[in-house]
Amino acid sequence: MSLISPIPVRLKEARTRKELTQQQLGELLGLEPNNASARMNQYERGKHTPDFDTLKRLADILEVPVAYFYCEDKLEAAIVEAVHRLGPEQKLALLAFIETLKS
Amino acid sequence: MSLISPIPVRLKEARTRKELTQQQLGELLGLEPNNASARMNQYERGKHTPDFDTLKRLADILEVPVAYFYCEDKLEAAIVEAVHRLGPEQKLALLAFIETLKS
DNA sequence: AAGGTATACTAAGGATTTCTTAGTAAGCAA
DNA sequence: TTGCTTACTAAGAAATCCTTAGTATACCTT
Repeated sequence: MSLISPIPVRLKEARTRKELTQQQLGELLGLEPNNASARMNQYERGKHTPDFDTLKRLADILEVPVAYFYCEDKLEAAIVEAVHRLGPEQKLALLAFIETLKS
Repeated sequence: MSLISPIPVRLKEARTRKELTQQQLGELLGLEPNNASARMNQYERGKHTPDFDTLKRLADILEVPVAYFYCEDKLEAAIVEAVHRLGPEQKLALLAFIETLKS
């Protein structure tokens, strides 16, 4: 991996917002208390990448969509997070609004 | 991995829209012509998961953001894609609009 | 200062996953 | 049928992650 993923930055952002330690988040994930801290730290430092299953459970605990972890810019991350809390009709309204912005 | 990721569905969606074969997309990625088809098929069938570097290059070729591959619902995928084409001021305007939708 | 605790972080090898190789299968056109 | 295209797959080699066993730093408390 020559390019680094946005996961480390987004993960730290969402974890600290919830005021959780790496150890605590790892245990909420269901990791062994023995290695919860080590694994979470490896993810947050970009040493290793969590698989989709792990990412999905992290997203649920941190109340963000999985796509949030892959947003490369902060503004886009904020939008993806906000969109995720909308219902289907609101999402349709949003798509219509974006069309008006394009011109 | 017990839960399957949205990557296979999103990848096929974006590839067919560009009217590319798995072989062609693999070669555009810079894979060896020998195994371009095999690897792209493994990604698209969910047999294996591409790393971030690969996902980023795929995103650039297919003109979608990396986050698009992780959108679990079609409407969210469409929004993420549309948002990616906006400039910074437009993104700010969009965030403001989402605030008005919440009530 | 010394000892204890909390949090973040890391090396290294065993465990697991991906990538490469070498193909098969299905559809279609000549 | 034959040839060509596209999609797809098994299996071993190669790369990555997970577990273990710690270290480092900061901050209390005595």
